[in-house]
Amino acid sequence: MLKNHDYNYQFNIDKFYKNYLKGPKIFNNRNALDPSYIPEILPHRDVQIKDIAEKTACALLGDAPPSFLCYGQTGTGKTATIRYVSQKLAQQNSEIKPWWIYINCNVVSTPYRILAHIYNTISREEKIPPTGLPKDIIFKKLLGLLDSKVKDSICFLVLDEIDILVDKKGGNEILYDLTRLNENLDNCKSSLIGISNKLKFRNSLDPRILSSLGEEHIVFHSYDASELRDILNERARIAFHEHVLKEDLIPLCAAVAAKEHGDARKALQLLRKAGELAERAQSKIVTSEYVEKAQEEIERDYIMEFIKGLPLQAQLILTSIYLISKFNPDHIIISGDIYDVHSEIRGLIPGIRQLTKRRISDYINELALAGIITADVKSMGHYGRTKIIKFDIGIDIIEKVLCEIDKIQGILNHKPILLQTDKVKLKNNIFKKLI
DNA sequence: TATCCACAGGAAATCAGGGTGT
DNA sequence: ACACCCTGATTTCCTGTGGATA
Repeated sequence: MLKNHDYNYQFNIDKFYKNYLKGPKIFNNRNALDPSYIPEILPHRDVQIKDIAEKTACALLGDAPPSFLCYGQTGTGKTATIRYVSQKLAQQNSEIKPWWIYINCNVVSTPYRILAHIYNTISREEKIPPTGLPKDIIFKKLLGLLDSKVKDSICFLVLDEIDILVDKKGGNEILYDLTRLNENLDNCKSSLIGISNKLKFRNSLDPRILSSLGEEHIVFHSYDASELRDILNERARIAFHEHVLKEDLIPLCAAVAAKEHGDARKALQLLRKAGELAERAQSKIVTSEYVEKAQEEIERDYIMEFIKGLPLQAQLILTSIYLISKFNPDHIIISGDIYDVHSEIRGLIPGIRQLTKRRISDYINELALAGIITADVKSMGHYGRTKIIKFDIGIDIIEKVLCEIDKIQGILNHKPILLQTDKVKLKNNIFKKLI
């Protein structure tokens, strides 16, 4: 490993680039493995393409297409299929060119911002500020804009990850307004397309919205291994040079992804990462060992990025769990312990507020949802009901990430004092017997 | 078998920080 | 300057609960 202060050896960057250019070429066009890439052929999605094409075709004649929903787990090609159809629709020889507005409700996450996003996408000149105005004003402005700018045409509103929006407050209201847009429009028509990966989310949907949106829906089933193979073959043809992939490689990637509920995005990511690792190693071909390495690296990258992106308070919660398992490896960690240790270490960092137990409980759930820890609710009888917390991944990875966070580095060797009392130790011994 | 612990987790309120038009 | 808007993070208030213990 290179160290910053080792001046006897310096990385020769010129030589590196020269070798890189001379070395074996793996990729022909690596963009083809991108999740956003829309291929000419979408294998195993004929039924859905036909369905969507039929629903949306009347837009070419100026009629309002029905609103509908698309269901399917992540990586089943929902977004890609919609984009594919929209592209084809735009290529048709028709007077009417529909507008397509994509909104990822995970990114554009509040009612206000959704309205503003739609407005700003259509309007070139006047933009709506990111905050400050009342919602109903924006809504009226949007209606005016649609009538003038999208005149005599159709506006498709695609709401990706719509389930996230519905769970938020005000989410149902904005959806209701959007489904009823047509009633308030004079010169143009609109159609709402919702994309969700949870079937259940219909339960939390306002029945009025369901009636205008949910009656029509298209299901995207998960891909099986052989279908994933077809997808990968199709993309690999474009992405890689000839003969760089070992013949068992694509079946391997497909099999791995098939286990993860047939997620095509994962399969593509895996293939790409394997290719990149082979490229970095200056290998002429991509072999299965690169797939294995890629799998590990993807997993680790994901966790590290996730933790780095967490708010500082959540990182401190994680640090609390880390410190307990580091200094008291056989201690059974419960919510109360985390609260105590958090209170202790947050005092070591200036400007960090004390949190309530309620808030900490939510942070613990978030970490559990991300797969970093497990937090199982268990009743300890007379000792109350609480969560039992354990790390779900190697503590070395946690340590590595926490070391990279400026404000936390300094406290990683702080031994929690609160857990040293006999009272706590005694109680914990009883817990051990109860589990 | 009633009790009671130490929380879980839902709903609503509050606060601070970004903004608006008048 | 003022009244008001939207958002995200957090607090406040609250009701619910599994099962060891008395």
